[in-house]
Amino acid sequence: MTDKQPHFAVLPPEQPAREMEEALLERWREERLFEQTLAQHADKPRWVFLEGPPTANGRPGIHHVFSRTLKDLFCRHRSMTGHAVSRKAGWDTHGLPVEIEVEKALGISGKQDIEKFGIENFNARCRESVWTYRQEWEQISGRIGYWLDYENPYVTYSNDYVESVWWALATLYKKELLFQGHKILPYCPRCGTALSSHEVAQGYEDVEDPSVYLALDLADAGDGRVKRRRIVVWTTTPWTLVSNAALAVNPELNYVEVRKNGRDDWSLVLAESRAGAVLGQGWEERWELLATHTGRSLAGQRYTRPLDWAEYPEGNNQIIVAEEFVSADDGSGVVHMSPAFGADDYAAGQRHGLSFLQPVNARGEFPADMPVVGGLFVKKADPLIIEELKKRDVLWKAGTLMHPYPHCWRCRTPLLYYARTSWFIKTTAFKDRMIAANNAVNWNPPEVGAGRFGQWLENNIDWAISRDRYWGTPLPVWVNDADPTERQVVGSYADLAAFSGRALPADFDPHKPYIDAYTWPAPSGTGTMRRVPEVIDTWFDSGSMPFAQWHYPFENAEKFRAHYPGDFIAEGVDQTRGWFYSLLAIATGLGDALHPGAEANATSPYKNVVVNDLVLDAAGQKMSKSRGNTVAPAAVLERHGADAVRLFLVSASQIWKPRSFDEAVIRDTAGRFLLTLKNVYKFFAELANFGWSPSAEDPLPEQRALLDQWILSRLSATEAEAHRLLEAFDATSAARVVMEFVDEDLSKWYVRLSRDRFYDVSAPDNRAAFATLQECLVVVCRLLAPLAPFLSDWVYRELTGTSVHLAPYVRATPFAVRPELEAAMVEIRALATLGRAARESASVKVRQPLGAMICVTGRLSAEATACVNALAPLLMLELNLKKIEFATSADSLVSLEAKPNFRTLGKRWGKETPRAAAVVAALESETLRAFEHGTPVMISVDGTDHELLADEVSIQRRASGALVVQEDGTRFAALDPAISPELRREGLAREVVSRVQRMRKETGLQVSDRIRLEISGPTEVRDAISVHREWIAGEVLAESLVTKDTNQVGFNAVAVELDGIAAHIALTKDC
RNA sequence: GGGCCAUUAGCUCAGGUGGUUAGAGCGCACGCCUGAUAAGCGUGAGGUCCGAGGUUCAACUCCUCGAUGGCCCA
Repeated sequence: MTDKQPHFAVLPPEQPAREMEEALLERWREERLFEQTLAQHADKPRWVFLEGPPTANGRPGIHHVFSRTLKDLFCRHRSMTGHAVSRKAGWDTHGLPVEIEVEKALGISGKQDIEKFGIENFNARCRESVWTYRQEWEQISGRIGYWLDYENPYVTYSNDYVESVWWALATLYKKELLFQGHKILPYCPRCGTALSSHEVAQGYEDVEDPSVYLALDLADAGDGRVKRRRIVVWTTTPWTLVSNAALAVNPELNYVEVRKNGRDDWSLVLAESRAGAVLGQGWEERWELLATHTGRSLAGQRYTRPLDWAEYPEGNNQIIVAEEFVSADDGSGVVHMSPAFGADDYAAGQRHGLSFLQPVNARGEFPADMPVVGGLFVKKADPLIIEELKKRDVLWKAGTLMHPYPHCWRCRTPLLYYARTSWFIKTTAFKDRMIAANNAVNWNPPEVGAGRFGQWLENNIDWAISRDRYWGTPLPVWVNDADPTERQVVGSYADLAAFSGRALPADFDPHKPYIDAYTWPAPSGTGTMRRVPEVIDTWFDSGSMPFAQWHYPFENAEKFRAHYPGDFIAEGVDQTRGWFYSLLAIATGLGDALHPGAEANATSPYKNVVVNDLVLDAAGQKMSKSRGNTVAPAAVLERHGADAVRLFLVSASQIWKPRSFDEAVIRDTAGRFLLTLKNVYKFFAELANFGWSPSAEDPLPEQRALLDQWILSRLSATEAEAHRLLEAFDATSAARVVMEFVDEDLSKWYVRLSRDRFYDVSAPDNRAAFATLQECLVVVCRLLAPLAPFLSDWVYRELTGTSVHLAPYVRATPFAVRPELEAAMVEIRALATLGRAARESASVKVRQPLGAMICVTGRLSAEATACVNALAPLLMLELNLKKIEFATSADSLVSLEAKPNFRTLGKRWGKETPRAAAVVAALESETLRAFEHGTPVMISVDGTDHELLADEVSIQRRASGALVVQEDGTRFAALDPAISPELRREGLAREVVSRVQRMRKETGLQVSDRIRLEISGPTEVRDAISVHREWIAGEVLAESLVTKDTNQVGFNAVAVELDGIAAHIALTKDC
């Protein structure tokens, strides 16, 4: 023994993980550990992580914990592998979400209310509101151990950030990529602004809309067979009929003209393929075909519009036009054109010079003086319009239709497609470069990049970036109020000062309304330059973060260049069209201005992307506030600890698959694993505290037991594999590899088989065991550090005295992997399984020693076979056997069987494979024995003889004889179940020891306490004890051991049953 | 309507380039161990691999069509 104090602390088993983690967080703060890791690698190669800024005015959810875990773990891994990993926090602070929060808080709604409240006050509120949840975000992020530089975050509303964004916009303007256009855009009438396509993508909802068929009169009377000719028109937006300018048909489609049987009052024209759907099943019975027309022939015909409340301005109207986009999938094959309210309609209007009617104001209401629907919100006007159509006898039929319709992603108002003036980035001009850049990005998983995102880029449309709102980066475009074609785009605050002719004040604020006070005489001489009223899409802000976070190009040019392009981003799949896109679009648009050579050789602002899928609830349902199945991260972290939650999220399934979030599963998987690790460490620590610590006396690995070398080999293999997987961004597999090593190899096999080697601390073999287990734990902690940063650090500190987060991920000189040894152990473990099964089927418990087992392994190299022989004692111990024999083919109890190898046979025999296989399978044991020794064997398939090739067959050994046999295809174990009197005595002796040990424990004795024993029992028991007296006494630390006859039961003796035999044991402490 | 992903044991998931006993963990049943003990370990029972066709000597694996669920888009 030693006079050293115990030096490996142990976690109290009842302590919740939370307590250990929180104490550790406090310690990290005190040590400034994160800063230490940054300093440690400051001069190493850079690995740039770009943090997608969360909006700080929504609460963090469990899915945020998921993506933040991923961000953190890859950053930690790259840091541990010797990279300078910069991690700047950021906050997305502008935009509609913020405005809506403030509107809610103020109890107001809509732009009129905001203007009444005052833009100055409103924006001041927005600026504050942004920080509402900041504390919660930092708290959750900190709690899960997400290391980010929160002390120097980028904030998108800061003056520096806005100036960089202005620079980007001015640069795009110079490249003629920023323009004002008039296009049909999805528009939120409540928020009063247009939305970009990626915002629309967030808000599809299933709604019930009217489905209305009209029958409009055609001007051409035709051949006079009917009095009225009418054309059937379909729409789901009756309110747009007020601004109807034309009808469109598909030039390639066939249209039929029909009348009710025998009636000459009117006819209907509609697409042939839609007749059944519109007129009803069996329409041919009830309707008479008058004529067929092609779409092309209908073009140019005139009709009468359904509603005449709005005056047509100049242009063509009430005419049928031919357009390819008209589909015959639904409706009547005739669609109504309202150029102000649909993208296709608008384009058709341009092509055909149609009248442009826009009788709806910015709030989505008809003018107050309009008949019937005056002043109404358009969607509310639908029923009145349908009523009016009926009155005017132009309604054919009206119903409803469930379909997905876009809604404002923030306020849920149905969007209207409006022709509006807006500012655009001409992304279509550099679409090809975006696609090329994207092709070079390493997407994980690949199909999101190639499929989802690639497809999106293919269908790219210009990015509408202006917003008619208040809290955002102001669009830095000044226009001459006397001549709108005269424009200046301000790319810096210096420009602004120069143009306006006045120095900017110290408290300069580039936001509305202050910025709009900056006006100046137009350079051309007449008029005043005034800023356009819009602010920009907040996605443009976040997409600018690679340079704007450094206030590039105004300062930090070096820093920016060192951090561009980014190596790594990770976000949820919902960001595909959000941040992933805005980053790419802005960087590609800026091209060489951002990154020299970017235009010639398209580069993405990020090289590697990890996309994670959704977190679903325990039942696999999407989490949403309306379903009420969201999970509050703080409570979950409280219950399970951050390590378990992180490990669960990463390892439960591949991160790019949706995962169900089930707390019971956290406990059963990640929680159980961490418990196993804790237990292994505890086993080590408690026993090492008897006096082992690492020293030069520990045998070198090569001199340690083969079992030690085996686990060290497995450790090295696991280390290399985990590292490789993390390099490849496969966190799930990495986590599983490490977890499996700890559970299967270290805990279930190494520790279990080595237990008694730890019961002393001084002999070389004991020292070897301690040194080996210590090494395993140390390395496991490192491998686990990115995944479960708390427990790994706690244990590592106990083992080494330093933080795991300052350690390298992989060792410089790991123990060499020994595949032959590992292969041998696979055999040993398989044989152990077979041996246990054999015991079970022979109904002999492990405590009862047995004589011998004869086994055969799978085919092994000579070196591996030698290892198997060397490892055989482990098998004897594990199975409590006196002898293990490895049978060879020559043994009489072994017969050989041929198992055809279909893979190789198939190549040679093709169709004849089954027959060849049958011939091979039928080969006799003797033949195979000869074959193994090199004698050629001929097999006869379809009459001819062919020589059997070695790799066409695998030869298996089977036992014959009276042994208990278990086999698994390539190996077998044959157990001799006979229990000789000698074995029986030994079994009983072990029974006694086991029983006494339990009693010692029940009596509360210390491990080292000495005892006196009195055992009464029949002759059989007394015999067994007398033969094994020494051994028993040694095992249970008995100073005296007296045996007595069955009827001489001592005072305070306990009745026991020893393998079915009644006996009494009296145990007293020896004082 | 289109794209992508999934569907394997009661549950959660593994199953390169097709090869003949489809695996693991949890749960369940039975048992072991009792000096890792608020632990540890073993054995076993559970599967027409979503369905239908096809290609092939051979399909969980490849192809086609469909079903169901999820995400995304029109």
